[in-house]
Parts: sequence; C-alpha cells; structure tokens
Amino acid sequence: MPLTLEDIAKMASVSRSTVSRVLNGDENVNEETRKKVEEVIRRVNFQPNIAARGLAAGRTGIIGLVIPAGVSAIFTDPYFPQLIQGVTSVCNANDYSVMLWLAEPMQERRTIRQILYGGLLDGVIVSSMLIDDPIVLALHESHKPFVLVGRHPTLDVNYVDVDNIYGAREATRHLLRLGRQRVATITGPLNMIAGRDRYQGYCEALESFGQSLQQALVVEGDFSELSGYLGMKKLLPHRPDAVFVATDTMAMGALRALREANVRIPDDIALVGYDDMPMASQFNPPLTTVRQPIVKLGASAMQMLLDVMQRSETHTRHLILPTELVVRASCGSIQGGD
Amino acid sequence: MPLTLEDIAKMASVSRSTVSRVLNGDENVNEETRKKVEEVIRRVNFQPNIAARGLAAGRTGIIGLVIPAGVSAIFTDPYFPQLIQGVTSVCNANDYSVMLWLAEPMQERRTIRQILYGGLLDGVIVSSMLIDDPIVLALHESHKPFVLVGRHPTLDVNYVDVDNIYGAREATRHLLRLGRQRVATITGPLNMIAGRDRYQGYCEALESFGQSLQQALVVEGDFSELSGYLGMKKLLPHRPDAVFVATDTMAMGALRALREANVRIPDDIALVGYDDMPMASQFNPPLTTVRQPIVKLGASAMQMLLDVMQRSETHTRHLILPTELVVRASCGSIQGGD
DNA sequence: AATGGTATTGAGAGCGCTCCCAATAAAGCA
DNA sequence: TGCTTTATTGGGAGCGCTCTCAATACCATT
Repeated sequence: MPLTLEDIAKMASVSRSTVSRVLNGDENVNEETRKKVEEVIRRVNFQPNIAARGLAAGRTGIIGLVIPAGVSAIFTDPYFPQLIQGVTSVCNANDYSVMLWLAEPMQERRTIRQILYGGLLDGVIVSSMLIDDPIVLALHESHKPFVLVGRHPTLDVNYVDVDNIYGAREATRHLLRLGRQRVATITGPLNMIAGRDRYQGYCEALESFGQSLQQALVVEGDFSELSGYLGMKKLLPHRPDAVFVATDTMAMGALRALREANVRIPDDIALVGYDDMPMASQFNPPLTTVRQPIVKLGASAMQMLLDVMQRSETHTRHLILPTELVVRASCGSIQGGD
Repeated sequence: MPLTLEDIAKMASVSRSTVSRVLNGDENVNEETRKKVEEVIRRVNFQPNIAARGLAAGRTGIIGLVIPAGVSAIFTDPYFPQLIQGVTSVCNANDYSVMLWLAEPMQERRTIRQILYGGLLDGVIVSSMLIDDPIVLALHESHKPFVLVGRHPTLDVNYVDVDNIYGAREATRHLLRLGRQRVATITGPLNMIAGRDRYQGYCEALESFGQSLQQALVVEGDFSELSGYLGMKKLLPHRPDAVFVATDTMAMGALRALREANVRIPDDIALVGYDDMPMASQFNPPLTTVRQPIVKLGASAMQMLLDVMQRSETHTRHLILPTELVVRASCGSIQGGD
C-alpha cells in the first residue's frame, strides 16, 4: 500500500499541509522543517498520488502529445521518434510527464473528449499534418493550453514549425545555381501543410531564377518510398536534369528508379532530398538534403507549452526554426563532404 | 467549466450514483433510466474526470508503455512505432489509454517511482532489451501488473516475445541447406536478449548441420547500419560465402560494404537479414529476411496485461509468437517472390 | 392481509491531495 | 509592558468520483 501525505506527516512530526508545502516548493517553510521533511520523503521514497493532486489542484503535471496514427507511412522515417524525444527531454527537465495519443481517426471524437474534458492533461501538443484536423479545431475552441507542431495557415494558434518554404527554396535554388535547366519535383501530399510549403519553396526558387513552372515536372507523392519510385518513373519521360524530392524516403525510391533506368547521378540527373534522415549520407551517391532540427522542434514545442500554461496572456506564439542544406554528392556540387 | 456527475444527475433527474452506474455499465439499472441518462450524457458530451475516478476507484484506465530511450539507434527501424501501434489498438478497443514513457537512464529512479507509486497507471508494459534493466527488477518486486516485451532469461515475469531463436536458426539453416559452407554472422549486441537469442539460433543451425562454430566468422554489431558495414568489412578477409545478419538495418550496411568490395550477391556471398522492415524488399538485391509480427506483439502484450489486471491469479504468463522466413533474392534460393 | 424477496435507487463516506484561513509563536515597536 | 506585525504551522473543506449500505417500491407467495 503506497504511503500518503498523512503518513509522511506523521513520520516527520509535522502536519499534512507542511509536507504538501515542501513537496510543492512553497517558500513559507522553515528551513529546518523542510530539511526534516525532505529527509523522510527521500528515505521512504515517497511519491505523491498524481490522481489526487490532479483532483485537488486542477493540474496533473501531464501533457498530451497527439500524433495522427492514420498515416502509417509516417513511421518509415524517424520524424516522430525524434519529435517525441525532443518533447520528452524538456518534460523530464521540468517534472512533466508525456502521455502519447495515437489518434485513430475512427475514435477521434472519443479522443477529443478525453483530451479536453478528462481533466488529466494540463496541456496538449498536437503534431497535425492535415489542414482541417478536427482535433486542432476542437482545441482551438477550447481553453486548454496547446501548441501545434507544424504551422497552421489560417487558424490563430500557437505553433512551432521548421522553415519548410525556405528549406525547399534553397534546395531548389542550389540545383538551379549549379546550372540545371529542367528542375523537377516530387512533392509531398498537398493536403498537408508541410507538403504544400515545400512545393511553394520549389515554386519560389524557380520564379527567382525567372523560370516558369511546368506541370509536367511536378509529381505528387505521399512521403513513401514507393511513391518516390513511381514519381520518378513518371518524371523520366519528361527529361528532367534535376529533381527536388520533398522527402529522403521518397528520394530513396527515386534513386531506385534511376538505378533501374541506368541514369547516372548526378551527371544525368541531380537529386536533392529533404529531412536528412540518418541513412541519407549512406545512399549511393550520398544524398544532398535539407536538415531539419526535429528534436529541437519537439523541445521548442514543449517549451512553448510550458510558457502558455504558466502565463495567462492570450496572445499566440509562433516559432519557425531554420533548416540547413546539407550538400553531398547527389546534387553534383563541387563542394562535398559531410 | 467541465460538467460533473452531479450536473448530469440533475439534468436526468436521478442521483449521482445512478449516473455513475450507467457510466460504468452496471447491470442494476432500469432500462428506461439508463436510456434517459445515456441520452443526457451524449447530448452534453459528458466526460467523467479521470483523476477523480482514479482517486475513488483506484484505477484510472491508463497503462504505461516504457521504452528505453538510451538506445537511439533503436529509432532507425520501425520496431517501436509498430509496437506502439499494436499496444494502442488494443487499448483503444478496451477503453484504455496509453501513456508513453521514454526512460532516460539518467532519471530512471524518478521514472520508476512515478510508475510504481504515482497511482496513475493501472498496469505497465515494458519493452526492455537489457538483461539487468532496473525498471524490470523494480516492477518484478512490486505488485503492479506488468508485461515484459521480450522474454527474460531468469526472472519469473509475464512476457511476450517473438521466437528469435527459431527465426535465426531457420534463417541460417536455409543458407546451409542451399549448400553454403562458410556461413558467418553479424550479431546484435550480446548484452541484449534478442541479440543473444539470434546468435544462439545461428549456433544451433550450424550444430544441426554438423558444422563447428568459427569465431572468425562471428562479428558483434549494435543494430546500426554502420555496424553492419564495419562488421562485413571485418568478415570479408575470412571469405564467408554467406552471412546471417541479425537485423535488416545492419544488412543494409553489409550490402553497402559488399557493393564497395564488388562482391556479387548472392553469387559470391548470400545474405539473410532479420526484421523484414518495409524497405527490405526493395534492397538490391531484395533481402531474404525473417518477418516478425511486431504489431501483433504489442497487441498481445496489451491483451496479456488486460488479463493480468483483471484476474488476480498469480501464475506468470508467457507467449512466444512465431516468426517467418521471407525468401527473396539475396540468399540465392531458387524460390523467390514475395 | 401479512410476509418475504427482488429490482432499483439515493445518501454518505472517503479516496489523497491542495488551498484557504485561522492559530500560534516569535519578533518588533511604541 | 501591551500591542501589532511577521513567520510558520495546523485544520477543515472540498475537488469529482466510486462503493457500500440502507431505503423504497413493486411483485409474488402464503
């Protein structure tokens, strides 16, 4: 049977209230008393009951991390693991715990209800990719503190994101700078904000070089290796001399298609990916790609959430983290190395 | 302000107790009353406070899923995402929620305390790879219901696992059956049970063919691509004609090393991996590998935990799921396909 | 009509904690 | 010395729920 505050109080010969104060870092405790109580707590390895605290105080020290489960391709690359890691690290440092919610679309209504009204979560981080995600809408209408991972184009919500537009633009501009004339792209799903943003970056790059957008050189993928493979097959007849692929995973598929077609990389077609997943440096040839600070993204989201939960200001917070072009051999650049 | 039981009771003109009964599926409620209450609950979208329930009933409907964060290489392959998915699906179907704990070794003591005494978790699933994991030991000594993912060689605990020994043995035997004479292996870390088991399977296969174990043909890896690459480089001078690699990710690295050395696969060296990760079928050549039912493993773990939490029997439960050899081109077998 | 049983409901206590307020002790001031 | 102020502590109420037990109503039985 776990110990209670009352037990600790008895052991330390003080009152329940005093123990509670020590536990919560209240200033109004005599230094000597505090020492005594802390000693007991440590000795018996006491852990206050979270449910009771939640009931009494209205806060639990738990935040929810909502991840859309539907997109199973999502698990091919290490995006979510890294995100989780980032969130968790900040949580640990601040005595918060993470509760992971894989939001099955089917049970979404129940999920939303539990998150909002279950009284268990002090705040929520949602990694939503869809533009009209009902969870995001519900949270936005509620008073629950929350932060979105991935910016939202229309809703006025707190968010953190990586600079997808910039990253994609610079990646594409790099290809153009190297003299490529027919730069194609395999995009992500265009109903996802990240997919759109990267596509927009691609368009902006073309525009900045005075080139016009050619629909034949644009293929929509779904982030999966297979869609990269198929996308490249579709592109080949249109003779691109470079391709900006919106995901390393898709770039992997594209590489496979190129290998099958005996196309030389980067001589015939230059390739740039996106994500800098660990394996990208070991592709053949090593993949030029855009590095995103995903762990930091998660950490920033949690940091922002802490801030939102602490203060009661109502202004929304936005944070865009920079991305970085990692030049390797696949783009045909002179500069190489990792 | 969220509604409470009392509010619902008032709206439905019944008592708090009756609402509670309806909420918990108690039989002793008049059908008409139940309908009336359920109607109100649905209408106002009521969600009982989990913390309060936890306090009053001693159960929260939340289970913990503990994953060692230390091993970051872990996130290279989709093992954990799949495991999480399996656990989550069964949870959802049974009105349980998953709380994910990435156990940072540094804060392990705090983690353990919270898990055991926080009063928040009805049960715990631990995916531990290490043999002397302190979390496992602590849980084993506690009374908290828990299930281990990955068998434990010495402790008498509930566990589910895949049949690593069998899988590795059959994979190796397949190579031997094809006439390979010098079958090497790149093992996983030998302080992990899965690593050991697969190595043991390899040994058993050799023995069953009357071949003796040659230390020169055994290299220990750490599950990472790089260690596969390096491992294969180390093996090459000893002229193996086949290699059983304990992980697809490592097999990927091994392939890279073989490609660099201009070794033909499977002609010169046959290769078998382990895991059947999604990309394995798209390696060049497609990788023969061992398929593990990871999603099912997670689901089984949760199912077992439900069982443990429900009944109070004290006998430990064990479940070993079968693995399956997926023959593709890399092992040089005649039969191919997927 | 009186009794017992059964189905259904309501009231009260209490889970372990936080927070408010009152009580006490110690100290400062006129 | 008496009184106010300040630091520290203890006690009580109550968070929203579950669970036990008693109360009620209704029926069948003798």
